[in-house]
Amino acid sequence: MDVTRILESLNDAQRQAVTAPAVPMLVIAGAGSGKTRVLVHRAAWLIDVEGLSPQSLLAVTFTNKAAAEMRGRIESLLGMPVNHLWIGTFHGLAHRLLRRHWREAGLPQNFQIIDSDDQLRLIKRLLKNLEIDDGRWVPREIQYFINAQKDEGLRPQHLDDEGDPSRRQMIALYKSYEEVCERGGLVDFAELLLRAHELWRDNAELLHHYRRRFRHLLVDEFQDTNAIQYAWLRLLAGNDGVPFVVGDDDQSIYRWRGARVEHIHQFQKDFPKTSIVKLEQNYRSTATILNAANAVIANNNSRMGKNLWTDGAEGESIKVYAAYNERDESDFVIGRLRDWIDQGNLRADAAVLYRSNAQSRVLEEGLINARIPYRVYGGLRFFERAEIKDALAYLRLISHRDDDSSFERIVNRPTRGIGARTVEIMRAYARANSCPMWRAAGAIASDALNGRAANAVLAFLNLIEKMARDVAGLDLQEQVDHVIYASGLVDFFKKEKGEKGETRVENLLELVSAAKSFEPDPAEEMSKLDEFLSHAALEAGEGQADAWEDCVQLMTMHSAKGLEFPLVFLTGMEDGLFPHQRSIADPSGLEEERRLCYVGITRAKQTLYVTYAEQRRLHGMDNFSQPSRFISEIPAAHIEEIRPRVQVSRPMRAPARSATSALPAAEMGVRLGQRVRHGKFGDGVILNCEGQGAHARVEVNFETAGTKWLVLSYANLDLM
DNA sequence: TACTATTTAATTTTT
DNA sequence: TTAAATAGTA
Repeated sequence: MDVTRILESLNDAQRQAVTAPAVPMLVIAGAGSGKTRVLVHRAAWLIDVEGLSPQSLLAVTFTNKAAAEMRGRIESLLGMPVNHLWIGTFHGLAHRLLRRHWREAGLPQNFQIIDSDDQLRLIKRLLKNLEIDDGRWVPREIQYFINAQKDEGLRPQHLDDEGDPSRRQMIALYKSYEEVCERGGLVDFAELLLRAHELWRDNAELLHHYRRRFRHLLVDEFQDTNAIQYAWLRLLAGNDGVPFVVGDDDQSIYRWRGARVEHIHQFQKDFPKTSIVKLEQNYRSTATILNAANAVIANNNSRMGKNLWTDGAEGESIKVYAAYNERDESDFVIGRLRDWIDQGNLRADAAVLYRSNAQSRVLEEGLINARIPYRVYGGLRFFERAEIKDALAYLRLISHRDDDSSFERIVNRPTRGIGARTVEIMRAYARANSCPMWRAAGAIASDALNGRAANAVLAFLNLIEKMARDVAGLDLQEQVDHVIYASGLVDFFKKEKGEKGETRVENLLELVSAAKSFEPDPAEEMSKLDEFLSHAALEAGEGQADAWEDCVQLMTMHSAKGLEFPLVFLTGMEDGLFPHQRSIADPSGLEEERRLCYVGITRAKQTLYVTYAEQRRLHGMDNFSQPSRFISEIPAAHIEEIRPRVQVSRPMRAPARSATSALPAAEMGVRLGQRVRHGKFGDGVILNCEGQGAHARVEVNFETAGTKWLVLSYANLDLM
């Protein structure tokens, strides 16, 4: 029993949480306050000091990465492997339960998991089948609706159309979608959680078993739980369970996908004996950065309340750069990156963050020009690539003939003469006889089709059957290897011209090696192939398989959550971009944006740059914008303006429209992008100017009144 | 069936 | 601007 080892590196608050008695615990852990550390040490404490078996712990995270990290850290702290400790994502654990109890859950033994891309395709197909106009009923919106209901734990029969015909249609589509999934043995992400919840809810014995087994529940990123996840935890905890949840209400940035911070309050109601510990000491950032973050987040109303502090140095001030436009902004960032690298720092220690992905473009161009290696986070993941999904679809069809989703994906890929018309006939048959496409194909090939189409379909059916026979008994990586060639996929992509096809073939080969290094869980009863397929759906893999290279990190502020960097740039800090236009009107939306800003600021360890552009090209149009309101929420004392906003009346490179028009407006201190106020029209931004002296006119874009041309000498504009 | 023109819309993302 | 989806053409 090595208590010191577990406790020595902890501060008082952390230690209090780690050594807490067996009561429900709510740990409010600020950014950089050692949240994961507390979870890891708590697990070690329970096992090593309280003497609990690892089997009686359940640890839940949101990402596979977090789960893997937690397991690794627990093992290294304890100095032994903890194989029987259940650590995983909500989805991973739900999946495990459903595999184990598929019968009770009402699923076929070899049910398949579909990802959101599969889900969307399935919905599109469904609309076609039902002959519903996908212009009026947008597949994405239907997908969103279905997932939102499932996230709330609601089945179609729980929903009331409220007399709204469009809602009634949505509910009907939800119902049809469920039927299709049911028939094909398909389970989407939200369904995993919903089923797992219903499994326990409706099986007293099972629930009892798991309640007895898992008395201690450790939950990471608790503020991100959605309704069904919370309900699942609540159910498992019952009255005697001891949930230990860690989260930060100020870092809740996923409301739009169902996360509810309110669960932090709900938790205290559901578990009245809860003790609360706040972790406010920060080990990551300088005092300046923390003060800035505290000041910004203080503008939010609905908070638990928390103030980060450090006993470290004050650090350098936050640099704010007002760029002329997005190019200038990018040049500035790259200049600072150059300095950073020239001073011998690691490129990977620098991160450029932005609100939306599209903003990476300009930065990337600049970085390429400057020959600075960089890496953009958040592209397609390995298992999401089209060619990989094609290959997986073959494997899935081999394992599960009823999987229509896979069937449709590959029936004519590579092209084998089964065109849209033929597929249409199959669909009609399948629908009329409510049978899977596979059966429909067989039935139709023997009568309804003409010779050529029938042959093509028969050839496809035989191909799959033959592959299934050939692959039986082979080892997993041999199966994958066989399938990528026998399916014709490799040849198909080889023919694709350019580098693209080459990469795709490489990816297919990479899939074989992924299969080779795949280690199945010995406790699972599935076939290795089925387990691999589940793994592929549940863990999409890294974005880039790139080897370790020292690269500047580019990513959205969302994907930066949980990471830290010595040098951070927050770019595009303009009202309309960040906070984003679509969140600006709604107070709760604005608060979420502000939390995102808080997340962004607290990523920085030493140096933080904040940049914005006065003019930015958006959707091909030049827009003028004002600095993000969040910048003005940072106390001036912590800010150093890098380039005081000099009076530049025109862009250097954009030539003046005419020799006579450039000057006069500037004479009056008016310049493009200048904010002005008009007695009647209110506030606006100068877009354009022309004429001289008494005739000088400016075009102003007013926030409420729209765009107007005004004669300067009459308009009586106030500069702001 | 594959390629090309036209239209349309444009946060954030993990499982 | 541009990427993706759709419609139209060879």
